[in-house]
Amino acid sequence: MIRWIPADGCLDLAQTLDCGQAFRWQPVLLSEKREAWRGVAFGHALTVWQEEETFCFDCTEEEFHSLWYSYFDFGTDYATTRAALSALHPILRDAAAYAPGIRILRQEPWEALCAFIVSQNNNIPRIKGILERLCALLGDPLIYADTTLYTFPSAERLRVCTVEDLAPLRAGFRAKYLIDAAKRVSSGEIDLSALCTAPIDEARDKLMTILGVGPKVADCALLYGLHRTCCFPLDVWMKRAMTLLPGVNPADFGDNAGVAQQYIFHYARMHPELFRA
DNA sequence: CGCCAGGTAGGTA
DNA sequence: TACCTACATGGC
Repeated sequence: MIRWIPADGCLDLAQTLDCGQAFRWQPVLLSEKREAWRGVAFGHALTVWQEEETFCFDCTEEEFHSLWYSYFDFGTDYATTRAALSALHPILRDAAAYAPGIRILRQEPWEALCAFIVSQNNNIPRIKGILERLCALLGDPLIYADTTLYTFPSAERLRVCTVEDLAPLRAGFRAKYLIDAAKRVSSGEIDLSALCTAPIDEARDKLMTILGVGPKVADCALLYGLHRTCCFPLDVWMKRAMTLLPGVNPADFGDNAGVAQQYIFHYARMHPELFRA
């Protein structure tokens, strides 16, 4: 177990792990008063919780530095990011103040792509359920603590499935989208790692050749899975938010577009009346 | 029950 | 280009 205090002092586990950017973290009760979050990424399970100002990661030091440090984006200074966004507009300042502990997770490209394919025209509780069933059905089991967790299934594993095979997911019309994505990625036709460095518009266009991937899903995959924070936030909440932010140009977000998106999305969920079209 | 969900595909004018 | 609607399922 390793203890860690983010250099920028910025981390709220609930805000970061349950703000609609990742769907596979779940709260667990370690003891009477100790609440933690448990999840799987890159084939590794983790339980993480907070004690005073310190965060406790239930993993080896090597695993923390080779995996979780990057996953939680500890190399980025979110205090500076939050200040820059707050200066743009009072509403953005309020949104940032509302969820100051959000960090943008550096998720697996393939998992993020699938997660946001599943997210389309869907609600967060059901998105979580579908992804959980997908992992239980096709992922590899990880015996961990007192439970069994599952890794996210590879594209190679998913590509051999039929829509009927995926019926237990109850993913509806999205099942065929997942299979198409799996075929395109596993065949090498779409090289996700190459899209990390390709020109952003080229990367987005490439992703949008996948059935069921439009501009929104593509941008979410770019942001959360490929860490392309320079992409324009197309999120529906952001579109509505821009009408509330006179004088703010989306370009003003710069590399902080992803953080702004999460601030506003989180804020909007709590204040929906402000964001009605 | 009805409305809606972090949209997109496929069709039409 | 700009709309329109079906889509599967279930949370609320």
